[in-house]
Amino acid sequence: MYITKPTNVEIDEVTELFTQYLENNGYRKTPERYAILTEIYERNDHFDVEILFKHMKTCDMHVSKATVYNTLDLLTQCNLVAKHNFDGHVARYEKCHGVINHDHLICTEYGKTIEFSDNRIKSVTVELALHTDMEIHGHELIVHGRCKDCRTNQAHSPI
Amino acid sequence: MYITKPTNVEIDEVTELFTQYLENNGYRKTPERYAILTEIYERNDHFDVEILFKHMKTCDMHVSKATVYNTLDLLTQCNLVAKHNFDGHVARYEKCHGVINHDHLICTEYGKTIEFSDNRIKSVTVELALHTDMEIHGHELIVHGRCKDCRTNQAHSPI
DNA sequence: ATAGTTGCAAAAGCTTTGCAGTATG
DNA sequence: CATACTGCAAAGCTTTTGCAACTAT
Repeated sequence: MYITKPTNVEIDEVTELFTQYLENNGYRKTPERYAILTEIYERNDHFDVEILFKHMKTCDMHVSKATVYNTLDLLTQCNLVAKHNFDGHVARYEKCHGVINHDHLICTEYGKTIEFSDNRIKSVTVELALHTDMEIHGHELIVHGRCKDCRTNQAHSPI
Repeated sequence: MYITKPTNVEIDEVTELFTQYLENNGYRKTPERYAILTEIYERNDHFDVEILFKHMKTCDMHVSKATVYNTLDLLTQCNLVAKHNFDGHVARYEKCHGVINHDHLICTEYGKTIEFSDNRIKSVTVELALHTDMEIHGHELIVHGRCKDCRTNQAHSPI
């Protein structure tokens, strides 16, 4: 079991991958799509649509919310972005190219998120495939907790 | 790792527990609340509000959707019902009194759900508490897959 | 030129809220 | 008899959809 950190990836690398995905599937290479990709890869958090949409407003490139949803779908499909449902309320997203498989420990109170990786989770899913008629595609482990800062009422911000 | 099954619990037992919870917290013992509790404990599936609401319509006791939500909250608070976010779309619920801690393997295509239990998951969360400043409250592991019936296009129904 | 995309607004779907009427303690 | 609860409808929120205008190819 070890704690993992967001990795910095070259924008050029993911841009190239996105371009290939768009070309291979007959999608258009619009400036809006690249602007969103760039913004996402400059972030290190688990953002939702609203956060991303507001940040895009401050960029030189104006992007509508419909386009944000559309582009997030494309990026999710080509594995450049991962979508999560931490609380069943809003969907959260994170960049995921070149990122090690990880799960999330979330402070219920303030949303602080810690990423971790543990081989035992994968082992469980492999074993599950043996015991059932299911073909396993993936998993999502969400651990809920309360961070020290919340317990002591200190000022802090989510990661 | 082993597959778990829903257990049959005596209605009288959970009714008594619910009564105690209501009394201890100054809530009223309304027939609607007991009708919902009974309906839930007669089921063995992972239902959503809509399913439960429709079933209540067929009972002699009419219950509004607001009351369904209200009662599910109460039942969740006193640990007679567990709430899940399998797909980030609708909340799913299941009875959980006397039920062993378990996680879910879900067929993405049709919703078929298999319950399983594995001590390794708990071990991971315990270890997490040691490596971080978090106090762990619980976890939810959702494994996604595709069942054999889906792969062979056979008629089948979710559990 | 022609179709995929964007932006805006409206619609959809789940959940919560407000309020008048009702029933519990 | 006081007030918590129910039912209904309206409102809130996130996400999806429809359509005219636009633009990548």
